[in-house]
Amino acid sequence: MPSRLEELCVKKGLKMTDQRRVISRVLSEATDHPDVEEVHRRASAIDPRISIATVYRTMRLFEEAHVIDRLDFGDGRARYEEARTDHHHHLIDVDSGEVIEFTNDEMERLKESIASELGYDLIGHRLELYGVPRKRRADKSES
Amino acid sequence: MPSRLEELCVKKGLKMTDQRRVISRVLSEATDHPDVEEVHRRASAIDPRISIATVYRTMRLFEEAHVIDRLDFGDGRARYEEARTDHHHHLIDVDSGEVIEFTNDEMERLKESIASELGYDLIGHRLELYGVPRKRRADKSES
DNA sequence: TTATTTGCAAAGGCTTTGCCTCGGA
DNA sequence: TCCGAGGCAAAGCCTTTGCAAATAA
Repeated sequence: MPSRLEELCVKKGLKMTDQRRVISRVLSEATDHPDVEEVHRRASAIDPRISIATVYRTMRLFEEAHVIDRLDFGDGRARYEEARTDHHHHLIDVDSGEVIEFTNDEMERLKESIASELGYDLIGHRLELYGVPRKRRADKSES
Repeated sequence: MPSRLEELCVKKGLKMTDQRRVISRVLSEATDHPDVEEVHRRASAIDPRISIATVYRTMRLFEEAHVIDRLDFGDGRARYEEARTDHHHHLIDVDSGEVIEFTNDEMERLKESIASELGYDLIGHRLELYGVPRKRRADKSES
């Protein structure tokens, strides 16, 4: 059965090849934020007839069709996730690399308000928080 | 006379060479957020005996000494500014490329609060807004 | 069929690095 | 003097692209 992303692509009029179907599926099934190499790895496991160049081309295609979002966690390579309607952000656990998603209405309101005060209409934004798990007890003893 | 950045570097115990002095000066005098190539261009104008490799090495050195901050506006290359004590963010005018700096106490509070709710201590964050100048009048006629 | 897409390998953009010479303290 | 810094060019990493063969509609 077609993945959610594949159906979206078809709806957008994208020509669907075997490769694009596999990549759609990989992205639909992902619960993390894979980079291109990781998408290629997962796609290859399903169908080895897929080159990294095609993955790059497909990610760009999907991004331009707004069916996926490109993320940048500051490590020099692009990460991806299925496009979503909610405005959400990411908190990166710098110890484990884990990415926690969150939404925050006040944040949405605030950034609109900031842009507005500066005389701008907002067309995009990026917010990432980098943190470490909070210690249970207040121990300032640890360096 | 030494630039503000040069004095800071000395205070941090960095060995100051002619190249580093020139780069310090360029960064201290900058009111924008130059990338490495631009820093190299400006430095070369002062003293041509400066290679791009040295600029890269120096930017990294300065960054690690926390006398400059590295910025990422999502265009695939690093931008820099003198380190500052205030937490400020950037609004990028996507029409002109102009970068507007802003500070916002509510934002500072909010991100701490979000991290805290998720069980994290914040050690860093990034926020950039991308916008276009707001039209004076509400005209929805323009595409 | 026929315009697209893919694979492969080469190239591109930004950044780092090896190596040897130069230079600051 | 002596260890670190700089210059140059090569290499590295992620990404894009030219071209010929394969393929979707």
